[in-house]
Amino acid sequence: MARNPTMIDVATEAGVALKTVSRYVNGADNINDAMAARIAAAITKLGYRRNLAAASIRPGWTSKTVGLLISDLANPYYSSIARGAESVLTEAGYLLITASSEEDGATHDRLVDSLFERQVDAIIVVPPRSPGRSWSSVREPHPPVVFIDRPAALDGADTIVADNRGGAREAVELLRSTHGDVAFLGDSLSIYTMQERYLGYVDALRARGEQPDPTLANTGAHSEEQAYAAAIALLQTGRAGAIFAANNRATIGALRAFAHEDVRLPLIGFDDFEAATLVRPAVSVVSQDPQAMGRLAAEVVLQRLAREATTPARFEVLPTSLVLRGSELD
Amino acid sequence: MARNPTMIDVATEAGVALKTVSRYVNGADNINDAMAARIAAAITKLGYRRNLAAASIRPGWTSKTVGLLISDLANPYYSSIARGAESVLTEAGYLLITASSEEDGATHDRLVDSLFERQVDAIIVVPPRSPGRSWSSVREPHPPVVFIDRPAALDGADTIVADNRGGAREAVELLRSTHGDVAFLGDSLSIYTMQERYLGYVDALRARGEQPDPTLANTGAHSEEQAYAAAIALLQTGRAGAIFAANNRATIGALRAFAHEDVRLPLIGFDDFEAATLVRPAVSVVSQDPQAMGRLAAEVVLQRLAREATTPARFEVLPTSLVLRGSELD
DNA sequence: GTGAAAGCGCTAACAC
DNA sequence: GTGTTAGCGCTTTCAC
Repeated sequence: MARNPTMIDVATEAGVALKTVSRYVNGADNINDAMAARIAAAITKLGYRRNLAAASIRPGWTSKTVGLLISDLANPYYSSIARGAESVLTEAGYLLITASSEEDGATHDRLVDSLFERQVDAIIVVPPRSPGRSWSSVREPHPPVVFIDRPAALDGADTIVADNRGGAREAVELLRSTHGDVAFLGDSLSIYTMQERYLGYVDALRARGEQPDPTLANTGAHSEEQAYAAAIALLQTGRAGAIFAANNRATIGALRAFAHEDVRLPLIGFDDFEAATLVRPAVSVVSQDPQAMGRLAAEVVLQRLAREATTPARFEVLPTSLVLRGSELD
Repeated sequence: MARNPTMIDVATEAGVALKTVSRYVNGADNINDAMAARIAAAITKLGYRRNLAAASIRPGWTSKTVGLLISDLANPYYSSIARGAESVLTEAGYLLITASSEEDGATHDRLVDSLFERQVDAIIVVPPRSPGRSWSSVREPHPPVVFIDRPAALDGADTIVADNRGGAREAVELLRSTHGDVAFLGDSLSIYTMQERYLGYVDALRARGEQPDPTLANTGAHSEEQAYAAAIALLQTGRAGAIFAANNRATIGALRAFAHEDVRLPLIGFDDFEAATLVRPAVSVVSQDPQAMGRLAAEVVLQRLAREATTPARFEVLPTSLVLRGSELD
């Protein structure tokens, strides 16, 4: 296997000095036209490809690469975030290294180190559910970190989250104002987004001067199966007049329970999903825009990279939207 | 912003030679225990992080990075491929750079160059629908390339595809043997996978000694809307006894048409989707396993990287499975 | 406008 | 077992 041609080879071939080739490749304008043409020809002839890794070890130069650490790339929510970030970054000449932490702190920490070793210019991070080492223990200086989807336990960090609380509140307000008591069906409150959504649920009730009824809140729906069972139980008590399903699994579990029991309650779910428009009645949801979150995170990264690093941290809460399709009615 | 500590700093701090630190960092075993401890202490104290970019410019060393070029990371099919590849690669100490070509040849070519410049050790590629430069025009040597989802116009290349043809044939055979004429609803046959699925459809009919009826094949369903319209038209002619929907969009279009016309035909779709088990009757599909494809592609990459490069190319066709849920019946 | 020489952070000979 | 030296491919002073 022949060696890759280097700048020296190009310079020799073109009969110019190494530095002139470097200038040419970097788009400098002060180059003699004839030389430029000779260099261009040599590059094509040799099939020269620049070694960006070698360039990036020089002080002031960077890898033009950004890391993205999410829970699971196969999850459409996170892959949409990735896509959003990717589109903004490639536009700016950066490439995206993606990695999945599977919500595990140790895996997460290992991947962070791996990313840093590869000299990424910045990383965008979904803090894992089971936390690893604290961020403050990571030696400065390190590339800028932008948190997404959930805030990290770190002051003054750039953070992009969705308005989980506001979205939930809006949905529950609507359900409560037109129906009886609203049940909360979701996962553990130790999960940040779930807790926010629960707080929104409480907000909506409090705003009407009501207290949440603990027996109407089920936070044990860790799987679709558990959500289904919880929904069945809920239907059988007959105590709820409507259901707020705090994530996709809960929504689908509730739908299955409706089908099984052959009854249904007014329902709004959190997070949109493909099947929502296919079932009858179509499912109303609180919808967030993960791709926009990814794009914004990438923009914050670029801004950090451009500015001299000490602009104040941005904490952005992206609005959600209530998409009404019919399931919120009787 | 202070400079990052280098190996020299660690060596100075630990009072040993640079090379000893290098050995330690690379896990060499011939190091005095006391020195190892001093080095370890210095590393922690300084918060030293190794610069892999600098290491990788040495001959024989690599970036431990693989590129993945797909159509669109936000598409669950491709993000599953990415996840599969990622899981195998991180296991082996590699990181994955993902990029979306959006099916555009020029974008694709630009990203390939970008990846090569960053010295990726290999790339996994979904050839874009609108082709760019030919692969044979890319100067050798270059990192190994593994094609996935569709074959490239390049002889002797490692390739991983699903058994589109066989899966389609199996589905159509089942439909045809229990119902009347089977209609084909899909996208343009200029798309590789679509063509394969159509060939499978034809295979199934030919095997029974029948000729495909051109008026029963619709290959203009480029969008869900078009699939819907085509399905409506199909239902109104009353000529089809069953429908084979050759991708998700076609399947969903058909389902909407059923709902709108309040009739339904036996149906099998190609590719599984979230909503398939939620509608009634649940939708039967030919299912492929994109994550397994991604994993296999990554394994082929690792094998190429390990072997001396001249093992014969692998052309792997992954089986599909027919998942029967009820929609294939009357 | 162009070139020679130095050095980025690291690893591989090759001594000691 | 450990240190010294050279050099990977590139960019950057600083002369010319």
